[in-house]
Amino acid sequence: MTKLTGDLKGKRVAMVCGVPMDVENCPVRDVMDNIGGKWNSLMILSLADGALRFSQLRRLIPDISQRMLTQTLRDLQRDGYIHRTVYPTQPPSVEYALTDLGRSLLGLLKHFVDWSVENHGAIRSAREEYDAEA
Amino acid sequence: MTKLTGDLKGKRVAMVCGVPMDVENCPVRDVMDNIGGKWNSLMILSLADGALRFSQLRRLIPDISQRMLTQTLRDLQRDGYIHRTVYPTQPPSVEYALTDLGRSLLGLLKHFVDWSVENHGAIRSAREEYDAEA
DNA sequence: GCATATAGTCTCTTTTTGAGACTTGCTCTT
DNA sequence: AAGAGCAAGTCTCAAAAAGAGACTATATGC
Repeated sequence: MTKLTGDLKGKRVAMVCGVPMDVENCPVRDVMDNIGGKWNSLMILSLADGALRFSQLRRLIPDISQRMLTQTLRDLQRDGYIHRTVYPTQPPSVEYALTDLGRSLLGLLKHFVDWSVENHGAIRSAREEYDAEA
Repeated sequence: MTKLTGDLKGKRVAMVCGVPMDVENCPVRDVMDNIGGKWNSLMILSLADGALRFSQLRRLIPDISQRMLTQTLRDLQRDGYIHRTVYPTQPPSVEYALTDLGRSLLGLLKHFVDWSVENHGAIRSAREEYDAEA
């Protein structure tokens, strides 16, 4: 199903599931680097039900620092997963909402959530077993 | 489809897609923390076609440091995604292979790979547009 | 007039990650 | 027989990322 080496721009390069794993030009890595961060996918899941403001997100995810909340939102906005709208109230309020791309990713993430819930037990046992040997 | 607050052990807690987001006891976070790392999912994808040895993995993923390769393999082993077998050759060779749990996760990751390839263009454009405004 | 709220930024400390030298015993080359 | 290379890591030090939390400015409620 997958070959381990392939040819990309004349360079011999590893293939994973049919996709070249070239360090510089790998879509999977490019995407993964941005949604694989500690908070990024959690943020997208948090916006699943509709737009939220900065402070609402902060309350929803109590253990994120303001610094990381800002940065995560910026990153997701840059990659087109969320949209930022400023309302000219006093003080101004800012709303974050998923874009179409973000909702598309959300679909994937939901499968991931289901999988996690289903397999959490197995993972915990594996971990205990491993730790017991040390 | 999802409520934003729920009740878990008497504590009011955020819900995401029907799953409590309680910081201490959240399966999704627990799983995500371990496969969301920089190298973890790449490692599982690399083992998709069969077992590989330490040095083979190092060559397959040229930009991982030995230190992180060791650590990533340990983490994945601890959580039960991969299995480590030592062959008593001289020098001993060590083989890493996916477990059933690992193969199950691989199924999810493949969807992720497909999604990445499909949407990579959109993400790149979003990024360019964002950067142009600065 | 005091506390609270808005959306952040700034600085400082701690944690993670990366680069790469080093280990030990064996085989292959010259 | 000397030197190089490989196996699977560990160890140390430097660089990058993340976390904690003080601080900004304006405005409203009490």
